[in-house]
Amino acid sequence: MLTTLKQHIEQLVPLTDAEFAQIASFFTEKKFKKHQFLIQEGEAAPYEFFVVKGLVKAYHTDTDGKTHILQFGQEQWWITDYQAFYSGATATLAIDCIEDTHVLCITRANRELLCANQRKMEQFYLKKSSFGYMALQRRILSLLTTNAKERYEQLLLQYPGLINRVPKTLIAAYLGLSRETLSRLS
Amino acid sequence: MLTTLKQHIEQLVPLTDAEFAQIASFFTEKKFKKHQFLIQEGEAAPYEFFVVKGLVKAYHTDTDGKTHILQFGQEQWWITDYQAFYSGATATLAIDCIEDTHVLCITRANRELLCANQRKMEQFYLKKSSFGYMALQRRILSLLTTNAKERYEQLLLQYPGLINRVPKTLIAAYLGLSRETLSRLS
DNA sequence: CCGCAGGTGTGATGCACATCACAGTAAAAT
DNA sequence: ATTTTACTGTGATGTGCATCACACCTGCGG
Repeated sequence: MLTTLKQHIEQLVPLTDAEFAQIASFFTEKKFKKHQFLIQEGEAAPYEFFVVKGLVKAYHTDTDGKTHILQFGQEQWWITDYQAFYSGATATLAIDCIEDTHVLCITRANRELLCANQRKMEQFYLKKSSFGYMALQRRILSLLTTNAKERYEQLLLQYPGLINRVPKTLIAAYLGLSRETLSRLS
Repeated sequence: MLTTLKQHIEQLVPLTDAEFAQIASFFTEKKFKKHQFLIQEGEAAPYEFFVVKGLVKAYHTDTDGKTHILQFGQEQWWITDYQAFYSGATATLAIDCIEDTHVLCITRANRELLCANQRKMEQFYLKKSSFGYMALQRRILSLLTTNAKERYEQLLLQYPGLINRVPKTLIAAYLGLSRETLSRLS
């Protein structure tokens, strides 16, 4: 399902078929079942993943054993433990599948080669990264300024599809609430 | 003080003097006094700023009039309302000076020209943006997982210099606490 | 020299949300 | 079909932090 990737990239930079064929050659496909890990805490994170189909979560488990979700990854999202991916260190995040998931994978070395060979991809990654940065800024402001109910409502507006795909427990872990509090909101 | 910028860029990509001279030509210098605004909420944000000397804060004021600090900008930090800068929309963040501040400014059009002319700068911005993304992820995790005291201690470790330069009230606004709570921590 | 504003500490009180505990329903596993 | 495991709701209680109120101190301008 490389066409998904092509369409995704072309939202930001136009590509010829030849260019895309070259780009595609840097990726490998993998499929994971629900509950399987893409990345485990304490292990290496050699790949950045592009989610073609399915749904994953990236999370950290704190010293009390509570999990805090940093990011969901649904169709057309990029996800990995970037800290570990870029530095080569072991992961502090875990990423596992909420649904059966189909991803495209690229290693760091291949990503660098790809950017060197295809300037358009470097431009693409810069734009993606900038948008991602702004999205995280919005989330930080949301955490700083709003209470439980408002945060939940913002999430409903921003990702209306998510709520039907992920259990409320996980929504709570993303919003920084207990599941009981979330349950009492609506 | 363009040498500061050169050194800063060279931490990520090496530059010849000629290359840097070209890069420098895209920036203009400005100086601001304490309490002056680099960007005001509701106005345009035509520049990205590189702080050569001084200290600023980027913040949002909520409906109750409380301010929430998204970012401090001290020496060698880049800062603007990126949302407004990239989109051309009016700013939802304000940025003003905590100290007299000396910045280098680049417009969006110039930044794009610069990246087009100097591939190294595109690479530089991609790296910067990636690092920034990871830093924001860490801050989100910190907001999700830690209480007031731990967040404050993390801040002390991460930016030991800040505490001597900015009033505690502002530290509290950055950490998402009331000033009274922060005052009771140590 | 005095008045005033900005920054800080500290008590009293209140509230949003966490935690603990239990129950019920749905879905998956055997 | 039966057990087990997720997921969700809801009461009772606890607590971290906000809010309100006030006092003190320091630096600055008139």
